[in-house]
Amino acid sequence: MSQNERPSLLLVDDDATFRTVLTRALEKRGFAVTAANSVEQALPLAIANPPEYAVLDLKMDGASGLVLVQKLHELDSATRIVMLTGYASIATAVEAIKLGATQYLSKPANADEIVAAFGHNASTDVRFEAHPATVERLEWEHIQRVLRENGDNISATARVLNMHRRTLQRKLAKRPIGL
Amino acid sequence: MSQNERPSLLLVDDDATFRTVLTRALEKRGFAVTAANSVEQALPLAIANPPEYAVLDLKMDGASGLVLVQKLHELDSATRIVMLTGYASIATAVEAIKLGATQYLSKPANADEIVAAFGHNASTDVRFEAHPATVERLEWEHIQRVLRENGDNISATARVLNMHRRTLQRKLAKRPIGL
DNA sequence: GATCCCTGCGACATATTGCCGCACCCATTG
DNA sequence: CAATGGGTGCGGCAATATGTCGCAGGGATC
Repeated sequence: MSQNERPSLLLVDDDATFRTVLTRALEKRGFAVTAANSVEQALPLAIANPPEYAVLDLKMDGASGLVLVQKLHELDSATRIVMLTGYASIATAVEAIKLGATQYLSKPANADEIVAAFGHNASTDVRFEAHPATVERLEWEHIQRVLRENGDNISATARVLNMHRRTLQRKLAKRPIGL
Repeated sequence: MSQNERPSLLLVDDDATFRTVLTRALEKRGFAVTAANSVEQALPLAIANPPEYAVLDLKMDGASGLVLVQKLHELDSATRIVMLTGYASIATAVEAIKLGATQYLSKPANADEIVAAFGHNASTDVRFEAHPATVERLEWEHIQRVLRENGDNISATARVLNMHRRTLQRKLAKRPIGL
């Protein structure tokens, strides 16, 4: 990092504990961190001063982190954006990347991983998992995809999936533990 | 659809059965399908005649589908590419999108889903009423696929799917042949 | 014949669904 | 404004499904 100019970084997450811990960790690594707890709170900050880096939670109270990805990318397409979420799914990952995110990590992620993700460029060096997706994982991905197709409407998704709404609620409430 | 010009579509997958079934299904939906069983085989075809659409398997013998995504995108950035895989992971999904893929689906995916993933471009009436498969159905298809991959070995399949053998047995017993 | 890995199935504790109901929100509308 | 309709979150059961263990074979392989 350069000595005078610490790169600006916008951190948006509604979990206060996570926010303070990560803020500290990122500052230690040389970033000038600005934190916000919602998209609504972050937006004016971003507009007033478009950051060079951003770390966004996907699922927050209020607007989804996805809309902020788009805004940030519009404001400055050079901004490196890392999406972070405990409810990771392929569907939202694809959306986030299409909207301009640089990387997408699932949530038990530490500061080093996040910083590494900023520098990560597309490369074909990906290795595969030896195992096919588990049924659980497949189910989760499918649910997420249909959910997004239905504008995050739980009732409609349950209907179209021919699944009880209560059951869907419960499944969504549970965190995906595997990837 | 226009009468003369059927949009060209390149299908690359190393599973012969899957390939023929999907080829037929896509042709029925108005695409001029060219099939290949590997990246190596597909590359010259793509170079000679860059397709408008492409459906690629990620995990194949030889080179990964990812390198083909890149090539196709270089050849014609307007090509709509759908990545398909039974080994879905967020990391590869992110890579695929960054390399230029349009969508990324996990493998029990039918032709309607694939076509829908290409996006609505034809100004002709687009009806995407085709509701997504239920979770049950997805699960069944996935299990069948993995079962075949493991030579119909129930124990091995259960292991790789991280599912109890007894549970797999019961699931299989419940659906003799039905859909 | 001993060993290893598979299969089918009974039994039973535990976990997950299906299906109520209820209390809210919010947007639309008569 | 009150009413209507749809969405969300959640408690509480009864009905099912799953995890777990055990046991009796069936083939291979050595």
